Amino acid sequence: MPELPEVETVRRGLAAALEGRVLAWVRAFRPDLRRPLPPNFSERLTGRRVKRLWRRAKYLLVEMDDGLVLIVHLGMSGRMTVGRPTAGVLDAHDHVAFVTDDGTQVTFRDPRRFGLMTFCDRDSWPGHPLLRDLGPEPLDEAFTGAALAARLAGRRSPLKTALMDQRVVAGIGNIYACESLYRAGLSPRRRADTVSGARADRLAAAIKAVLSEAVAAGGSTLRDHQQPSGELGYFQHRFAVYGREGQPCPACVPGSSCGGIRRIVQAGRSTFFCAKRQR
DNA sequence: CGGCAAACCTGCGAGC
DNA sequence: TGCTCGCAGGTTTGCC
Repeated sequence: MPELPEVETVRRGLAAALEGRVLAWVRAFRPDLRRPLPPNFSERLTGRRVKRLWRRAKYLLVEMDDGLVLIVHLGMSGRMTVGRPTAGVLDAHDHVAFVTDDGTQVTFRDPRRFGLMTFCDRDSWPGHPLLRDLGPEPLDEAFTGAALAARLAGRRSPLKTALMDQRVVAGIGNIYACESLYRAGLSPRRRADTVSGARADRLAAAIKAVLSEAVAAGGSTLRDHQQPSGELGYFQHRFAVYGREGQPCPACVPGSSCGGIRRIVQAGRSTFFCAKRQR
C-alpha cells in the first residue's frame, strides 16, 4: 500500500500512538524482511522513548529521544496497525510487534516481505545510504516546475519511468505517477527531457495537487485495510486512470472518438493513460 | 552511465 | 472444485 500519501497516513496514525511513549516490549518474529533485521533489534528499542515520527519519501523514521532512529519501509504489502495487545495471537505475516507503556500494540504485517527495518542516527540520517540519493519532497515549496525540469534534463527515458525514479522526485510510485501525468495532460511515453518550462510547471503542480488530495483522503486502499486505525483510505474512488483500462476518462464522453483509458507496460509496470488527453 | 528485465515473496482473482 | 496464470502500491541487481 505504500506511496507517499499512504506512508504519510501511516506516519500520522503511528505518531498519535507512539510519540512520547516508551517502547516497553518489542519483538521480531523472524530474523529478516527484505534484508536481515539489524543485530539486537528488539533489545536496542526496548525501554526507549519515542520522540517523533518523520517521513522521507516512502520511508518512515521513528526517532527515539536518545537519537536512535528506526527506519521503516513498507515495501509493497507492509501495513502497520494500532490496537490492544494481541496476547500472542498473530497472523502468519505479522513480523514485528511493539507494545508501549500505555498498553498499545503496533503491529507490522508484510506478507510479501519487501519491507525493511534498520537503524540510523538522528544527526546523520540524511547521509544514510537508503536516504542520501533521494530527490526532493514533492510537497515542499522548493519543488517547483523549474526544480523538476532540472532533474529531468538529460533523461531520455519515458517521462513516467523517470517520475518513479526516487532520485528525480521522492515518494511517487505507480499509482500517483499515472494520476499526476493524467492531471498534467502529459503522455507517459514522452521523453523525460522534453519536459521543461510551462509543461514542467504543469506537471509539478499536478503532482502536488494529486498527492495532497490523496493525503487528505487518507491515501488509497486497494485490497486491504491500511490506516493504522483500521480505517480505509478513499482516494482510490477518485482515480482518473489507474486500474481503469477500457473505461472512459473523466473528461471523455463514453462512446466518443476517445478509445478510453489504455494500459501499456513501461519498465515492467502497468501504465494507465488517456491517449486523447495526454500528449 | 542509462535503461530495462528479472529477482525478491505471497496472495488473489480470472479463466479453464 | 481445483489448477495455472497473470497481476499487485517497491527496490535492488545484473546485464546490455
